[in-house]
Amino acid sequence: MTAGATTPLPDPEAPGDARAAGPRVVAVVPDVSGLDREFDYEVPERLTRDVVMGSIVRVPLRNRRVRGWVVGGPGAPDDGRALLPVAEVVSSGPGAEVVALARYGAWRYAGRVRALLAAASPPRVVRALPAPGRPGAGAARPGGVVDRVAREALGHGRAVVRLPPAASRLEVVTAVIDASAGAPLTALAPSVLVLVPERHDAEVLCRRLRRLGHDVAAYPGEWPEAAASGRVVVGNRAAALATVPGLAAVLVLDAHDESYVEQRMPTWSAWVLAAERAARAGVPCVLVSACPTLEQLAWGRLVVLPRARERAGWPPLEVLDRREDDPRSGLFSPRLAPLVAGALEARPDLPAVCVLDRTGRARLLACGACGELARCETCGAALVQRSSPAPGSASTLECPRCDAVHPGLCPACGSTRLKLLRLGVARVAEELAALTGRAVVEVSGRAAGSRTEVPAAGLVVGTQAVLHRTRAASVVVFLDFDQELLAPRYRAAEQALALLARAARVVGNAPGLPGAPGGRARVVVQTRLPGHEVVAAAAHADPDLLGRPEAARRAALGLPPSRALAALTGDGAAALAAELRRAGSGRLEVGERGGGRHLVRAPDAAQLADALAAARARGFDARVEVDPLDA
DNA sequence: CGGACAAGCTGA
DNA sequence: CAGCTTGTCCGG
Repeated sequence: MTAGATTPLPDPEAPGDARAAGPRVVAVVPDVSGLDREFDYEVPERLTRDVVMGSIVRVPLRNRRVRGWVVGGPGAPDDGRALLPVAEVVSSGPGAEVVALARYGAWRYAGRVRALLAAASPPRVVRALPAPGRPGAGAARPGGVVDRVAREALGHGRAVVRLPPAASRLEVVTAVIDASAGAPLTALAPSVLVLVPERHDAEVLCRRLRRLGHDVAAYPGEWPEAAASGRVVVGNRAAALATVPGLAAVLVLDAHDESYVEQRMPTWSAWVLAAERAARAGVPCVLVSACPTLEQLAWGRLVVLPRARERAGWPPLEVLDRREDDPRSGLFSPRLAPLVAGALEARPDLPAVCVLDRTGRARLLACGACGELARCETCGAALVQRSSPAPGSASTLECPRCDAVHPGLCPACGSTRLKLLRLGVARVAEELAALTGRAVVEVSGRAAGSRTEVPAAGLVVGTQAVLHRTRAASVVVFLDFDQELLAPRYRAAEQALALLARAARVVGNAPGLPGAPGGRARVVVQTRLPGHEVVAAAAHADPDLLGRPEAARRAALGLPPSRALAALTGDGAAALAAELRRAGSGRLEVGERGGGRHLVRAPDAAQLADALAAARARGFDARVEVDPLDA
């Protein structure tokens, strides 16, 4: 096997090592969930050439053979016990830099290395690597203002380029590739790592870069090509852990996107790891986002486009102020129906999209006869109605907490007359159809396997998932934007602005000029908070209008980025919280939230990670979510 | 995680 | 006490 990353392991015979010359010993992390340890193995003579840092090997462990990763030289000093031999080298694995990065990630996010090593490993067995490529073999660059800004960002080393939704991200990518191509950092052909949030983004970017003549490796599918160096490596979250020798620059597009955060444990963030690896490699890391998070602004130098360019990159935002509306007008302002009808008429070739982040038909129901709320008889939670009853059949209510199914009757008096108090997308689709006299297609996140296709035209209603499945639209309407603005999460405002940026991208993709008669693509919000900073930021195309006051608030409340946060859940949460309170000696603040959830605050990420590592070493075990998105 | 082994329960 | 379940421990 000829692996690209042939970093030698620590030599047991090197001077300074007391161990006598003998068979080589390596530490292996077995690919066994629930087991977070390293074990030493002897390397048989026939494998010495192939066993390198990160190699995926097969080793004996308790009467079985398991896969594992070589993560270094011997761990504990030899206690005289005979070591078992490595049985086989299965595949090339993450290079030494990535093994180190995985270790950092496990520490930073208080999790197991195994999870990160697994994310860094090739999807299929890799026995040999292809020849290096030439990433800079591109076409002439445009040399516009975006290009200039990207180069300025590269010069800062760690920078955040604030690029409005409609601006060309491709231009940033080519500028970075171009600037990195000549950088003679190593003997290896230089590589550029580009992260994008979604699978589809990666496919599109790969295609465009290939058309421009670049050598591209689509990660993780083309893991061997990425590991061969000299390519533009394009991938999603896991690409932060791509084995990329000769790394010359790292670029993270739409860096605010939450799909960069792993939802399973450990909850590592791809931009954080990407930034860390760039720093370790001594190469620049550039984040690109229409609405960078405060953590990102605290991390790197902000680079912005000239005001007029940023202004032009956000579509018009129309605010439907609902403060004066009759509360009984429900979810639809009187101005909404004509607005949607107008958009559909002006652009019959495009969908008009309405967003409401409540699944099902109704999230809260009350009895029309006795007025009681419909609650679960078992657990007391509010019952929800998932879908409309089929004609002629009775509806059912479901308990979202205990999954019990109830008949569609008032649990208190048995009446069948139920009023829908908090509507979900299913009911809104029905009402919009009645209101506009048009067919309405409902799109929601995971409608039990059946993935509804978003139609290319017509009226569409969905949860925010619809924004990820629609390429272009004449208009995007947020029916209840206050729900986003007032969500009980400390990041709610940032998340709401990110939604507007997402919507802006969708309407910005509408073919034809935004100024076309009557068909001006735009984003619409219905709100009782028309003066909210998020609304102002999007309306004026100036994320600072949110960022400045939000940063001050976070600092005052001791929330990220001014402090580091972790959420503890699960069986051992209370015990771990108590231990942290005891060991924290004033530096840690531990509080309890509802539902057995504990929050830990530390002055910074490193102190948080150290405290969690110390507690974990003493045997405390709980689900630990570092940098939680929903706290 | 998953196998090994021990302790605990049951029925004849 | 065989035969089974349940729980705890440990892996080089």
